[in-house]
Amino acid sequence: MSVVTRFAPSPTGFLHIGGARTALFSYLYAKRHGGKFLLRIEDTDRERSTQAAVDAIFEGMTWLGLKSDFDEIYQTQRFDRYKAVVQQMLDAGTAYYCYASKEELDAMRAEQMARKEKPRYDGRWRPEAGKTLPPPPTGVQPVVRFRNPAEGQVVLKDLIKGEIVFDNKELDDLVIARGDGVPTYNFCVVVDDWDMGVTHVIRGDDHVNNTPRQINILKALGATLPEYAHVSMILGADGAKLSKRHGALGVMEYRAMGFMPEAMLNYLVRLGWSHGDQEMFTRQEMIEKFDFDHVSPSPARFDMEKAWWVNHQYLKITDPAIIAPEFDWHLRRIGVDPANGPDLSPVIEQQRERCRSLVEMAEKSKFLFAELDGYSDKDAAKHLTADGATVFEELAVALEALPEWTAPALHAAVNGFAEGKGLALGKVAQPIRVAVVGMAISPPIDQTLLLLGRDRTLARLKAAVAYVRSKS
RNA sequence: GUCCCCAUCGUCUAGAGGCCUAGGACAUUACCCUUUCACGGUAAGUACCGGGGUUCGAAUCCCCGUGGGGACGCCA
Repeated sequence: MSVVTRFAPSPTGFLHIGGARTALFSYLYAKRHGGKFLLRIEDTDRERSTQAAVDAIFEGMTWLGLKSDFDEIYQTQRFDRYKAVVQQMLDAGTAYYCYASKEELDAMRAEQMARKEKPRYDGRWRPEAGKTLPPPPTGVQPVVRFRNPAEGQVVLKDLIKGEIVFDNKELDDLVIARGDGVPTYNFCVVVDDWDMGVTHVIRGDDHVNNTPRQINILKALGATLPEYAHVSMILGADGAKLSKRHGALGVMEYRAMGFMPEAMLNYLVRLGWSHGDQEMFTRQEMIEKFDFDHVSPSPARFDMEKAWWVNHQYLKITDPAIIAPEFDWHLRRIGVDPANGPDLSPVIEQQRERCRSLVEMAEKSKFLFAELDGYSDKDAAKHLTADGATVFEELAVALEALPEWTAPALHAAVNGFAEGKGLALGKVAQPIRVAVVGMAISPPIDQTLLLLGRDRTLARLKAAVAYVRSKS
């Protein structure tokens, strides 16, 4: 039997980091076993579901490269099927109508809580042998409830958490279809997973308590049970649940912050899963090595510092050609036209060791694509001095005479110039850097000038001279 | 309240009874390298929640406690 996994978000918000990790695990497990991964939109709650959220989820999944092997699936398009199954269960006696009103049920729960009991449906409309049900009230649209077994246990062999035993006594008869006929989540999930041949249900561990109910419904339908793997949640840096209030961000916001999608995946896969001491994984390695035996059952905190470190590693080891499109996106985002400067790959090559994020890289590379918008005050005060101006003027002459604009030639020119003046290289390189970059941070000076190009370099040296003169 | 889950450095984790005087990574602190910022290198400190068992031997198994989290909807 070939493996089928699924990621089934409800479209009530963006794709957050916890969801992304669950999706990743599902994806990896399917790929690891040569199976298929599907994305299903659980939109039965029409009040809260929005098209914008659906779009945001697809956007996030696409950016991360977690591609579904099937067409888009929406639960709202499967109502006929759910209704048919409800009817089937009604006919088989594994489900029944319940006419209790919401108010009635609220009162019942309040009483149970007051008695320090677990609030649960008391089965007042549940048919039993020898029990007489009250006559159905008129004008009430009944809900349909699943007739959960009253005795026995459900044993869940979770791939991550191990064996978990539930007493059927703890479970009540859950609503599978609302008064208006719309089926509920716990029911749709079961029917969908069954219909779609899902073999491994991988989801957040806030669903563990739903699992025994779903297993019972599956059994009532005569379906084969899937395997389950409940992934722990991701906590914020302070150990509190990641909520919208508390720093929960959509994956696209991580893109905006300057993360590479592969780095994001790498960080997320290591949050809860390990393969010995290995920290960095290519997508292929994740697929080859992922397993549930090494997924931790305990929750993990999201550590931004480490995420940045992983991103930095990625920027350093990944083929610049792969980074370039994402870098291009960031340059445009800060209003820089990437066409107005050198090729992106050599820029990446030179900048990546000093940039943890693509935002940083874009900011630090801006000087190569656009005119300087002034100098850093601090750096200018230190390096754009009268002495500096002399250096710029003389060096400009030397550079202008250079037969070729190459790294070795520039290196020799700058070094030779410093030596001829009897100056330490730093005394020359730093002022030049500030003159052409606008600040005292850039790749090695020869590389910086090479990337910047002859015309811009000479123009900026002259501009720096003018700047110094205008100040004195 | 009831049920369920979880528990190794500040953080992510290795660890499936002896290999553990507990390893790696992030972060931190020193030092080295260095034309800036960085990269890199070296070193240092910091952890098995507590208590009982089981065992020749426990971070690893069992029980209790404590702490954290989740679930108890005609939400998903």
